[in-house]
Amino acid sequence: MAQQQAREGRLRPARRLTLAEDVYESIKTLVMDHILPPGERVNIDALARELDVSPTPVREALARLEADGLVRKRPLSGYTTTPLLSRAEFDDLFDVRLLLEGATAGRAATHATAVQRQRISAEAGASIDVEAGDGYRRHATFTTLDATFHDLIAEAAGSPLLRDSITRLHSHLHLHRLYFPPNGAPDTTIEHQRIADAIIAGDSRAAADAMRAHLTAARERHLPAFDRLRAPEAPHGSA
Amino acid sequence: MAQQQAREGRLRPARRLTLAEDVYESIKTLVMDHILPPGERVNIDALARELDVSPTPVREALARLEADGLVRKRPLSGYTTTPLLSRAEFDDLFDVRLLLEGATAGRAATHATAVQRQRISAEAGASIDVEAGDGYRRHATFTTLDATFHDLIAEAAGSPLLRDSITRLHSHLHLHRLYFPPNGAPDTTIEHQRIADAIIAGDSRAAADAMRAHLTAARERHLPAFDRLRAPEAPHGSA
DNA sequence: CAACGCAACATCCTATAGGAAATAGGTTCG
DNA sequence: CGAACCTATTTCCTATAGGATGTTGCGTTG
Repeated sequence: MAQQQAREGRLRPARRLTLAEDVYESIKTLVMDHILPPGERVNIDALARELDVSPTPVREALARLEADGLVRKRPLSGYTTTPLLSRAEFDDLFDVRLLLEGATAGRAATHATAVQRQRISAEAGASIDVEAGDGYRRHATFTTLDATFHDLIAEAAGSPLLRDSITRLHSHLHLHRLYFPPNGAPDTTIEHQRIADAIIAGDSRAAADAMRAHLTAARERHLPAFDRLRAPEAPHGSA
Repeated sequence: MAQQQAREGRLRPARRLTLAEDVYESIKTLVMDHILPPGERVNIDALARELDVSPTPVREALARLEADGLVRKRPLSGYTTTPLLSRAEFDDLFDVRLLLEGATAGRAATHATAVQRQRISAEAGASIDVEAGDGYRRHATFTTLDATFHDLIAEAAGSPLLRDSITRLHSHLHLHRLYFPPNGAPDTTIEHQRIADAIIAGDSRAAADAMRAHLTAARERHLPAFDRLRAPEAPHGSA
């Protein structure tokens, strides 16, 4: 069976070492970008055919994704992508982010190394270039940039456990509606700059405050997304 | 192939609905109880034979366990159980617990329902009976009781995300050396009572303080475990 | 016309087989 | 005596086939 070599993976980038790992990344991207719509059923065999692999590694990747909270598994009914965040879940998410990332920013101000401070500052400045782009692509680049900035701070805090928790939270954030707040990019850039400045200065209190202010503002910016579409907040809503 | 019905699962309790789920719980228990020693290699086929299932569900369970942080996967070298917590990781764990569980206790004091307060109080009182027992069994019951108490509070806080994060943290705690601190049970019971009382009273500030005091004391109690065995803290330590 | 029951279908779940890579042990050379 | 190389074994990784179960559509009946 030498077909293994002949196959050319469609959407996976030059297989790392194990197939399951690549499949995991591929499916994760599909879910993050809503190519697999939230709440939709996920057909294992179809996915395997699409990715040109056998169902086994797909199943393995799905199991990891379930632990990440991106898909759910109903015992004898298969996998489904996690539905969109409800308003309550959205609020909960930002409450926890406020707690975790606030403390993280404070720690980063005191624990970060010189090179880490430099990278954080650079990333905060890079956010300006986001203006260019068109529609969806713009949204994607902005989201990635924002995630990178926050992860850089989480890394600088010097707590692997905190960083893991925050990363997990961020993947949940992608389950939010694809909504690009008007003037969100400039405001975000300014707020990022403030956070970066406080961390550079080594001011723990100021960094934590700046981060909390940023998250509160971001939460406010994203709130209108719930009014755009009258999406099913609850399975049997009455309003 | 009717052997599926004839098989009598060795250490799984009356299969739930999917085999992979049972296998997941079984392996999780094996790791938690150090029946699979930390840092050891995990042979998929051997595990499958031991549990009387095919390697496929074992692989799936292992993938979930990896996301939980209980096992690690080296690309072409198989799975290994996560090694024991180093001193730095232990400190990190309690730092994050202090942050998360402190806030959680405070929220529980204001958000908990009447029945939740009642259950928390009952669980705090039940801790007294731990005195009975012998060696390992005593350790296991105590650990379970403590985990239940903390989870009850996390549930009462009304934040699913916070609860998930804390649960994940607790599973990491089980990677600590199996060490039963002298007089740990009575002290723990008293501290649990204080936390429960504050939550019952609805005093958010007092609940958070009591929880932080409890965790600080627990951290102190477990510290001697690092001196007992001169375990490899770092791969190439110099001290 | 609606609700219930039945049957066919699709899908998931598990088991088995075979190819490829890494690890371990022995041997040989410097 | 030590280190490097080679070989054999073990183990992992992927693919495929078959049985069990949930779901869906249609027909029938009240």
